[in-house]
Amino acid sequence: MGLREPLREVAECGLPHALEVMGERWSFLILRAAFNGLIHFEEFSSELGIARNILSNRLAKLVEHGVLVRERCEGDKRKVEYRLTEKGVGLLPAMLSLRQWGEKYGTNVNPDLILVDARDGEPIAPITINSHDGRQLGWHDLAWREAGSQEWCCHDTPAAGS
Amino acid sequence: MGLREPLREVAECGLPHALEVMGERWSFLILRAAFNGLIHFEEFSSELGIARNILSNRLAKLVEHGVLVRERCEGDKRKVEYRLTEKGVGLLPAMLSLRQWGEKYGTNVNPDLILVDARDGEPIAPITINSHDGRQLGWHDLAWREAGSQEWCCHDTPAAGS
DNA sequence: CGCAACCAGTTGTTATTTGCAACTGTATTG
DNA sequence: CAATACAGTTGCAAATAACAACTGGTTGCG
Repeated sequence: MGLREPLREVAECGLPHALEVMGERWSFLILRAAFNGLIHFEEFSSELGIARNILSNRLAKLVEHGVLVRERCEGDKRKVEYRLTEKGVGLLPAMLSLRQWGEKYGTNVNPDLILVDARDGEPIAPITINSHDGRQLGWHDLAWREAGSQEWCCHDTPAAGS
Repeated sequence: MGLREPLREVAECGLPHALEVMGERWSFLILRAAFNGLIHFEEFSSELGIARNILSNRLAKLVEHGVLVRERCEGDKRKVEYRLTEKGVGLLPAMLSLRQWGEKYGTNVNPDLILVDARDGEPIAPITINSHDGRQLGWHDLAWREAGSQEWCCHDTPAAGS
């Protein structure tokens, strides 16, 4: 099996952090709502049908982790605005990839709305893994390399690097 | 705000299905482990440190949803093998995108292992959203189009299509 | 063969999360 | 100034997760 990624020890990859922020129920649906332009508590509440205390908790957590910013609404100080930060917007590829996966493999998912390029109205491409020079990569084209090293090792075959 | 995606009514996008399959705690970490070549119950158990009943439950659910297949191990019939299906492998872009996000924005995430192209040992590119003809797209380059229609509408500006 | 260890779970119990409904405190509208 | 809207909070019931111990088939070994 060659070099295998240590899974819970040191050398933590980014996935645990991502899941700490986004791994709870509703987090991704709140994010989707935010990408669709919702900004107020009552909007999230009525569109998502989530319990108010949970919504409150999730919004606070997303703010705490820097995915959303919370600010009082100018012009109506009852309202609060939750807006995506740059960090939040950075989740768009992950969310769309999940969504494309759900549309491809889910049963009875036939979207009435298609996400398109605003410039020409053509559907966006499936999200893929690519090499530094643009070749499309699959699972078995990937390998691990230690941070300082020049050697690498195939994902699940004995050796490839040195 | 123009055309807005209905969020919980009809026209469900693929995200709810994806979250139904992968949205529970541990599901993504189990998937990561599977991508790293783990196949046996005891391997998942010891590498992830997850409670055995939860692991049992999650594996069953992932099998039920077609992400993994469960088969008895030839040669040692005590063991069971959980292997990724094509549907499971289809989650790799989403998982890597989440992971890249975690590595970019997470504090104290400095991976010792870098995911590289097995062919040349170069790190893979960041996962991006692309148009059908390969241009890289951001949030504000996206729009919604109704399934049958030729019209489209900018994501959060009044109009663009007709 | 017989016994100990191994593997993949299950069962029972306790802690943590979630969901629901009602309530609170400002701000705004009429 | 009263009624309503907004963004929460509080208290409680239900569901989910974590922990530990146990079960029931293999399998390796003497």
